[in-house]
Amino acid sequence: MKIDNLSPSPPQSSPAFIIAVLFQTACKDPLALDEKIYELRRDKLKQIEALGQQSYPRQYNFTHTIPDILAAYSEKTAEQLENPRVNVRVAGRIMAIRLMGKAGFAHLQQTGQRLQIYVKKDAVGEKGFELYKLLDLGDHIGVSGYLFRTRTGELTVHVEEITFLAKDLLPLPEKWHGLTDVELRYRQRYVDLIMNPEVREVFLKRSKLIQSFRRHLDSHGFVEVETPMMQPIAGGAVARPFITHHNTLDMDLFLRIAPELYLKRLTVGGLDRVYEINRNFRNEGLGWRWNPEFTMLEFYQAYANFKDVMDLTQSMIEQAVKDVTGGTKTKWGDQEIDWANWQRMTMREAIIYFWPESAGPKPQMSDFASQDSVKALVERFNAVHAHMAYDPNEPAGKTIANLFEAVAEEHLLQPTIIYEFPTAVSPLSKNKPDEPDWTERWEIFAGQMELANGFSELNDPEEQRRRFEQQLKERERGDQEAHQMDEDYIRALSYGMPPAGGVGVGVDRLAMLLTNSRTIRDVILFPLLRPEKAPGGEDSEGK
RNA sequence: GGGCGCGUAGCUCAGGUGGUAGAGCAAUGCCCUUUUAAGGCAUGGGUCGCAGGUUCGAAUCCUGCCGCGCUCACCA
Repeated sequence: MKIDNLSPSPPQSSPAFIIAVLFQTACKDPLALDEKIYELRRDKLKQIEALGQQSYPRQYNFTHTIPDILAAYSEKTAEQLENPRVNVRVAGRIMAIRLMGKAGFAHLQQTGQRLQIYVKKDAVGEKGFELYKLLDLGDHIGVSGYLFRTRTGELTVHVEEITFLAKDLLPLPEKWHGLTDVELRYRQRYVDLIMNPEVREVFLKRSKLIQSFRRHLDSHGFVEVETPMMQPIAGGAVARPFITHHNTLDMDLFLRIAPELYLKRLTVGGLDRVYEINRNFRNEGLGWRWNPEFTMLEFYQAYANFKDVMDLTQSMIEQAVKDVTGGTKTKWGDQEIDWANWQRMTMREAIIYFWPESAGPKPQMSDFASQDSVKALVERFNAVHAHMAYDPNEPAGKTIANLFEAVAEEHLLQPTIIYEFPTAVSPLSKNKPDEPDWTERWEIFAGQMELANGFSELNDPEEQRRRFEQQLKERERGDQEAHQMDEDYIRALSYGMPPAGGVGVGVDRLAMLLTNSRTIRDVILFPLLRPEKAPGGEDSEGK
């Protein structure tokens, strides 16, 4: 950092200045934080150095992790631990500490697990015990010693040497209630992870889920790729994009709303089986199922149709549920989802099946055929139900898709594949040979959420151009989410794309279902929040 | 964006129909060599989210703003 050396050098190295700067970044309200704790702990750090310890050492050679020790010795009796003695060197963060005169206990936490240590002055010596007394909750230490069982039977390290590893200068949340403030948990996820072991579990499961997907696709001959996150045209989905700007090229770019069109360009290029697991960005509302950036798995398989990739996706999810949870059933609030029991029905069948009795006789297949009969269905439904948005100028297919969401989505708790979507809402899907208004497209629903979306990929460049032109008309009609024209994509298709099935899977939403998380923010480490208020006023610098 | 709710010590929370704040944990000092939400004694810590207003007096009542949560609308 360059500072203006003409001005009288401000006391930038003074403790007060450093504290003020640190607090600005670390705390919700810098002025309210107990500065004394911070300063006291800095003093303790100096005293620790004076004892001959490094304040921020570079490594610690351990013989065991805490999980290692718990796994290997939890079942051993006191006698077994004494003969022969088990020597260990182990590191962790202090999560509880109890001093009793000339001896004391502490609990070290590592990898989400805890192990007790016993520090006796006779065993660690004068200096070692001085160090113990200078330790605070949250500090990192390493200890060497041997395992034993206390009077109450707890597996414990009898410490012979303590090595200081790093200081926690800010106080951890209360040990009993932990950190519960939702905002703080998201903003300071690092503290959340220290304090709440179940949070750690959620993200470990999320990681297993993605591993399982990768393993499944890799074993089926798929190649993982990365395609642009910044795109000149935001295509491949129906959504509003974020805009950003490249300075040197002086051009606006969109953060991608989907990787779809790039992945399909790759199938043109001969990557017959490709997938990507990465973020998409959609500039839309937030809610329990929506975060502006979310993680999507997309894959494409040449020579396969929508049915083939439907089967592959179902088996991939079934396998993932087993890999993540060890079983086939997961809790969803007070309900249970059975991942071994899937239903399949067409969108039209679903509307008929879930049609509310109060809305009169169930629709007939013929009711979906014309704009007028669809309109009549909407009117019957809206007469008895929460009002469903309806624009008489929109294509009938779009109305039917909306009607499906209004009628059926809330009933789709168990894994269900809905197939045959209207062409009007599926600009990238092949249509049914016998019913051009309908496409070979499906979506998977579970827990009242859309989880995945797949179809037979439209690979006829001229038909694709007509679909884009249709979308442009929707755009002119005021639909800001309608797809844009993408000439290069059409050019790619003009070189010949093999027939292919493609799929997108919402990773966050599946992670929600597998961890019983009722909001998407609980499966995203750092969900989007408004920025913290700029701390303090002019006098927030050292005073 | 609309509706509802919340914001008090580092953390978890009381209090409140107006008289300028409490507990537990955490912190500091002392005692305690097998404790475990260790214990005992003592101590420090807060512009009660921010800004206005009403009032002799506001953490409390009113208005606006900020942040968060739930919910509805739009969206995966």
